[in-house]
Amino acid sequence: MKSEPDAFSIDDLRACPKGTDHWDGIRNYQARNFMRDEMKKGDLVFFYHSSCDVPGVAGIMKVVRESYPDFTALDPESRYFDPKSDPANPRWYMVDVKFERKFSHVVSLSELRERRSLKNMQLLQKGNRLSIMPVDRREWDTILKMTETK
DNA sequence: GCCAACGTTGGC
DNA sequence: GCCAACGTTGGC
Repeated sequence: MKSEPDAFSIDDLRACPKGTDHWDGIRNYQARNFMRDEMKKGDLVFFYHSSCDVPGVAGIMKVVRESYPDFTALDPESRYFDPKSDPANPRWYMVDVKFERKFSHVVSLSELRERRSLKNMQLLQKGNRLSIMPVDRREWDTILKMTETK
């Protein structure tokens, strides 16, 4: 899951009560579908810092609550308000995530690109702009190892 | 700040 | 259903 650290970083998540927060503001259908349909309680998730000095994987969090309607879509005061969202049939969903761990160094996007075995990662595909996407187990393990070798 | 690559919107 | 215009993402 990506976030711009200027807006919400892994340190911000850690600072939340119980290290837990809801992942609001997702307004892309594909990303929503991953949250709504694929993410299960207990799943581990990489926290990716985007649009910053060193974009890359900053740490790990865990899904602690499965998807439920994103209430910010219904709040006219919210920057994520969606006038087309219907309370009776919510369009947008979110999950709750909990801080697990912050890496001693960010596994940078450029490091990820250097790894042959990560070549097919969805994150690294041309034109990819999704803010939430699946990571397969091999990719997960490879990235974890990269945190230990530097 | 630039720009490629999307996704969305709305007229037709 | 097509497609131009527009808005957004995100690396550089």
